[in-house]
Amino acid sequence: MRYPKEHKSRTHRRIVETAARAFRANGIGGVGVADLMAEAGLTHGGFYAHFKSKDALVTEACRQALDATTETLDFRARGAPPGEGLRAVVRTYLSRSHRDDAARGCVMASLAGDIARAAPETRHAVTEALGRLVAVIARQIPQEDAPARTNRALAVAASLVGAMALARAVDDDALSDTILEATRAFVLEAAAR
Amino acid sequence: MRYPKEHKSRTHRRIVETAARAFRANGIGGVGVADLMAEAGLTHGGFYAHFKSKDALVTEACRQALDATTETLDFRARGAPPGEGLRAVVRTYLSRSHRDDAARGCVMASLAGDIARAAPETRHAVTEALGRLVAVIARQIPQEDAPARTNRALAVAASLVGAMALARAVDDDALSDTILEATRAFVLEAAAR
DNA sequence: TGTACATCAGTGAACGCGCGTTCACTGATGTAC
DNA sequence: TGTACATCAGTGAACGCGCGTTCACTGATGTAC
Repeated sequence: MRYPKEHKSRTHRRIVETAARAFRANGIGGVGVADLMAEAGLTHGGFYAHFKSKDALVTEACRQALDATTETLDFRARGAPPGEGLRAVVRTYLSRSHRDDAARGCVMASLAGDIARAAPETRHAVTEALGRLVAVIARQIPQEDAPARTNRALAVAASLVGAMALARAVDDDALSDTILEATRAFVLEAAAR
Repeated sequence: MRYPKEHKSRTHRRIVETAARAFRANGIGGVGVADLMAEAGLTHGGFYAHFKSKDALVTEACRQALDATTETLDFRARGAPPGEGLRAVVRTYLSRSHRDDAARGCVMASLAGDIARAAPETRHAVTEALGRLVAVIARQIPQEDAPARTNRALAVAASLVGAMALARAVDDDALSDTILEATRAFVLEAAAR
């Protein structure tokens, strides 16, 4: 069956989006190509018409998912009152809804370990995407010179990612909430100097 | 072949230690029971004389590995000059040698994602072990009341774990170093108030 | 305008492989007599 | 003291299963004539 012009690229995008969600929810190793294609409404054989390998999909899915997080944070920061950008970013990131919806959340919080062990291309794409995320955070930090802002933004990003990873790992809901709250306070207090 | 009294428990410990290293280096899904037993100098069939399942080993390995990290940090804090305990903990945790030796490092930094998706027993054991780690950090924080110290310690733990996870995920050595350095400065500055 | 054909996104069976787990077995040694 | 036997940590073949990947095929539609 032949399809309209844009059909294939739409299918490609749909597979990437399905994968990005599944990987974040179940880990990269926890998602098979066949599962994925079925969830996208296709059969597994067609996969290799779209991607060279599962690794290639992982690279694309991680980049697009992390960039989506960056976009969301940037949007929230832009919508905040002047001087409140960092607060908006931190509250958005360290929210209960983010914790409870890993499938649509930050790739680093759910997959940092997998990425450290992933293919070089994946690590490279993720490193670049992380740079864009950090740049958005840096823009919210009140400080004179850019290098110092970037350093602080890196530390803030690390704190956010770590808090979310811990909040999801623990099996105690109250503790999980406390991790989010305590890190919100810590980061905002620290970044305000 | 029958063995001396303590033989079985020694073998058990050896499997747990081998597993703890392998899981941290390659992820839980990246390590097979057969690989593991071979590395411990045994054949895979004997595994189930020691553990009910792979999950049971994962639980034991994560607990013992995280407790070993806690012990190391406690040791470093105790060896530091008065008032320098937190600095010692942060420097030890956010060191290049910790980053470059995930196999012997903090379980949360390498496996937080895997643990969030692990069996309830594993998450429970890890939550308890994390509590012990946080207690050691809390002891280094100068502040009047215990709840506030614990909150700060949770945020510090989150920052440490996140920084290590990011430093290992990125494929740029200079950036990786910067993440560690920036987070060291951020956490110490923040915790000093 | 009508017909034959090339295209190519998607299908589904098959591949080799490694996984976690089970189980009948081995054989050196501690113990009972 | 010497012998027969029970013990049980460890062995290795086998199980069913799902993985990533390959490939010959399908068939609706755009295009050439």
